[in-house]
Amino acid sequence: MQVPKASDVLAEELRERILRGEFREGTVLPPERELVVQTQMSRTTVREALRILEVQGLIRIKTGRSGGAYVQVPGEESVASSVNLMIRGRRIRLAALLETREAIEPACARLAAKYRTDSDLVALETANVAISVESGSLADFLQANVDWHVAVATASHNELLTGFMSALSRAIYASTDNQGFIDAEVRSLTLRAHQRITEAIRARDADGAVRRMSRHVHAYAEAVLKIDERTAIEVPEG
Amino acid sequence: MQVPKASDVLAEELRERILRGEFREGTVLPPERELVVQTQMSRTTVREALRILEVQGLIRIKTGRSGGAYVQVPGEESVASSVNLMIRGRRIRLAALLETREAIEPACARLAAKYRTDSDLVALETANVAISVESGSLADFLQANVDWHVAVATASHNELLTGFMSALSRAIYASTDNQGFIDAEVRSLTLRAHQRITEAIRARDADGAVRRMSRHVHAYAEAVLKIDERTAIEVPEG
DNA sequence: CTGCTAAATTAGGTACGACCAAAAACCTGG
DNA sequence: CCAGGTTTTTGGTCGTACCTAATTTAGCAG
Repeated sequence: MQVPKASDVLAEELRERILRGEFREGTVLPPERELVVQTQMSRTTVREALRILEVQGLIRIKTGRSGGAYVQVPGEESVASSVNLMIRGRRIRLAALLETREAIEPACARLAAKYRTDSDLVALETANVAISVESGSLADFLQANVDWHVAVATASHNELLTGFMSALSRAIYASTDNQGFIDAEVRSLTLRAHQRITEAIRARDADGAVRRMSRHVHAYAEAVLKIDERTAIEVPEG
Repeated sequence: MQVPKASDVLAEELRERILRGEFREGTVLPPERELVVQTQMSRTTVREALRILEVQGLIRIKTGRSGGAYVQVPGEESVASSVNLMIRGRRIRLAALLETREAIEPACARLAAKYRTDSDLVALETANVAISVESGSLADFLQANVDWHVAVATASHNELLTGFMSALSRAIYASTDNQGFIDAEVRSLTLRAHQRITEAIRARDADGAVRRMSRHVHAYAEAVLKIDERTAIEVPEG
């Protein structure tokens, strides 16, 4: 007997209707009790279906009067969270994260050089200014670093790459935090590299942007892994 | 008053315990009724929490005796499904999908050439054989095509790239299906290109693999977009 | 008329309790 | 020892009642 779960069926139907555009972004689905009379299902089942859609990022549920299930479109956060779960669950090594970034980010730089707008440049420069603040804490530096890398991805105007890169950057941030990875020299080298890449993107120099970005992320990866190895030896069961 | 939802709290706690390794993959969480007495929450709440974890790919729920919430680790399917939701929800254009593949897949080819095993090669060749079957339908061809591309990603031995690429390949498959994209010439060109790339990967020729893959996906993208444009003009409101 | 507070209203959140359905384990007749 | 039905465990669904949040609206003071 093949009996798919009622809540899954409802969730699937609502999902299709949302993706089909029947409910536009920002509109609210009918209230739970209304869905109950429409679907002849129990409120428990209806609620489970809504929960599924919420976790998938298709709706956002608000309580109170004029609350309800607000339709939204799954975006970067959704992809980022599943990527993060995979990274944590599979215990993906820092080396693999850096390798992935080496694989993807040069391509982001190429597209950024191709499609950047003036406001993209502003975002890049703002992030660079934040990095150059020498008095900032390590966390500040890393955050500004993430912001810059995400800004590059954003400048590519490719939503898929942007979502993936922001997840990746945050994961790398989390892994390189709370360890003695970054010293003053790394910070100044990073700043210089970012500036040179930003220049290439500004000049719409696609090949230059790729080359400089490749070198930058490769050098960063090598530096981090060297330190990672050392600390791994020093603290075998950290 | 800041009252986070009870089910979210439970879900978060269980999620952390799973990711922390407290429950190993394949083990089962306590039954719902047991969690009820442990947490002092209602069964409704407990079930909602489990549903959340299920959607996030952290558990798989089976019914019946010796059923329950089996712990698993979120993998490619999880990432792929959220990427697909984003693609459908944001109505990402075929051009952007192809652009993304052009950005990522050459890097996959490089890593594949670097890390491939013999069994990876077998998978690649098996997919190529499936492609070469001339009598196959369009769906068969496209499926075999997807299999080959996924096999390249798998050979990179980078789980993140693999997950992302398989989602991307399937989305491109879905977009190029049911349209007159592929003719006999494209099929034979594709087969030749795949064989040449496979050879480079076999020879561990990283640069060659990158170059050939770049050319292949670029040519494919150009061909598809040319046809896409034409059909878009012919059928303005398809 | 203005502005603030309090009640009414609408929606989601939680709790029980009962019962259904699936699947493994168990038992019993052959 | 085996086949087939029965028991038991565990998730799935239902219905009702009640709590909580948030907005709206009504009422009251100034």
